[in-house]
Amino acid sequence: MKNKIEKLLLQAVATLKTDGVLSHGADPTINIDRTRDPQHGDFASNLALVLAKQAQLNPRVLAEKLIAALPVDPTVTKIELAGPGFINFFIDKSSQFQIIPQILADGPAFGLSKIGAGQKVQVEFVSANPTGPLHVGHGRGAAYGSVVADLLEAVGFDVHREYYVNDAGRQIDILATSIWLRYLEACGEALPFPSNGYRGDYVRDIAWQTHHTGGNDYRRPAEQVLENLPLDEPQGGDKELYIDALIARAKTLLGPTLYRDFFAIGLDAILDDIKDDLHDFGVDYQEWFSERQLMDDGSVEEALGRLRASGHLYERDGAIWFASSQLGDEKDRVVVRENGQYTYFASDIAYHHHKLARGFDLIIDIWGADHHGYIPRVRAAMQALGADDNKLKVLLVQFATLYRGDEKVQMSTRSGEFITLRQLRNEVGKDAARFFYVMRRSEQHMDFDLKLATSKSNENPVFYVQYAHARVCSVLRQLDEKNWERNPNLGLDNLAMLTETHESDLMTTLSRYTETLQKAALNYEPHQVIQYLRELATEFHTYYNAHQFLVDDAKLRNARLNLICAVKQVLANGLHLLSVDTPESM
RNA sequence: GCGCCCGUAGCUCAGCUGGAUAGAGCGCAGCCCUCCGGAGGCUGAGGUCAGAGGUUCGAAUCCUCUCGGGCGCGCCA
Repeated sequence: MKNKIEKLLLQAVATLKTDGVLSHGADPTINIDRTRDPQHGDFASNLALVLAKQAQLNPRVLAEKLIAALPVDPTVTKIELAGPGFINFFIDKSSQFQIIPQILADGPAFGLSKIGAGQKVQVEFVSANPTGPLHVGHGRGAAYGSVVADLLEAVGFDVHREYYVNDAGRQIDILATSIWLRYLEACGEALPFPSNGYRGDYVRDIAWQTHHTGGNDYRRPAEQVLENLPLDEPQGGDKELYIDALIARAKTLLGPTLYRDFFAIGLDAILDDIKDDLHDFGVDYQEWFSERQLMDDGSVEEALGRLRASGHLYERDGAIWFASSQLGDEKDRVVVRENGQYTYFASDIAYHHHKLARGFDLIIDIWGADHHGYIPRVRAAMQALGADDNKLKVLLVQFATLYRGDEKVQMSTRSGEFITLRQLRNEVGKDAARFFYVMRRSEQHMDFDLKLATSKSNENPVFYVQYAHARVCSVLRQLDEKNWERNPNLGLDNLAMLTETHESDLMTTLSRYTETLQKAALNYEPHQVIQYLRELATEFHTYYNAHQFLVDDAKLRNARLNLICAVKQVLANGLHLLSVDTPESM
């Protein structure tokens, strides 16, 4: 309908151009909004207000000319000039019924569109360091990222979901060494645990498991491990130097092969855990992309070579720097450290180089808000690689604060007292967790109330929406119990009987679904889908309360059943998009 | 100090590519069950859109400044 009105307006603009009222030139963007007030009709355009200045006419005068130039269309019953120059369109009431057969025919495919067809998009999200289980901070990125990806797919984009695995850095060495020390403990060696090591129980679990299945292959005497080490922090030393010395010791004592094996055991254990966790959270990827692979196959060297060739690298203080400040960054960044090792940023340049080489039309990175300072240097790198950095879209996700009722849930990564995503799922369930995470704009700091998320009451929006779905199912069961058979065709023939305000409101809302998905997808705003579903659920509950569906008149009954089945379908499609279940009873 | 995000009803938040009287849920005050699930619905009170300037026919929305809150400013990832 919107498209139709847009066409009509464009024709009117063309006419006015020929008449010399409007100057020739690019067509204006036609803005058509649904009205809030029914007195303003169904749709309104501010076109005359926008063009008034260019035409050097009073907006209302221009609007009159536009209206006069509008072609006649049978579905537009009335066009009005209103307010400062709005053009209001009134749509033929009977045309609104069409939405019902359309929904019933399209079923699960209703709402899908093709506006992104032919475009390849990569969405990279979560990408947490595989040094421990995911926590609730990652949960929001996971929920948000997966719905953004699903939304883009729903509107026709070819979507590639990816998790970047930071399996090459020093943190992973610290993890491997931490597991090794716990393993040595399990073997019966007595040694102190480094203050900078990973202390979580999962480290011990992996170590014990490794000892249990792998025996003593990796065992070395404590005296050898501890021989000539610098002091750890509690003893007045430096914890960084100490842990680095321990890593070096592990490599020496185990030798390259065994060290690599042990390293892989730890990494795989944690990665498998993350994969399971995300899968159970409704998040699946097309690709888990390894940072180490970039190191090993020369991609990092190649990417840096390009930067060097284009004159973006220089040496200072024994390190290699990328002159990112020339390209909008605050300062230059080190890519190769004094000790010859690549920085994380170096592999990230290679990673983005790789993304570009894969030919994506759009590259979406979803990061925690704490990484925002990183954006300019990545953009700088893309430019330096000769790419259009407009292809990169970085979406930031703010942190969520957990509450249990009024009580704030304390968390501290330092002491290891963080709530894991798995704990969250166990407490509130996948559905509520996803729904709550995505309910707010991603750039908004959010308060996540665990108590509310588990409550089975009208205050809980997840249950409220799911309940609307279950309620339709319940009505259909009632139909069965009354030994009535649903007759969709009879209903379709009598849609004109749906004359109640509640009914036409519902049909209007149903007809907004497709455009809601498009808007949500193109703006990367999944919360709009939730807003919509809550609205639809409310209107359904209101309708339910006001009118009886299972009436004796078979024509009216089937017309109403068609309407509520359409509601059920759209609720299901929306919830499915969010990877939230659609229970038939609760 | 510099940069990014945020500040809308008592609370949690929509609305932000400028548009017609600023919305929802919760909470609060009333009300509705011989009726398909009351896990629901209806009505009402409640706002200087943090503040001050500016741009505009029109600003919660755009620009500047101020005040508050969060985050970031490593040869860490």
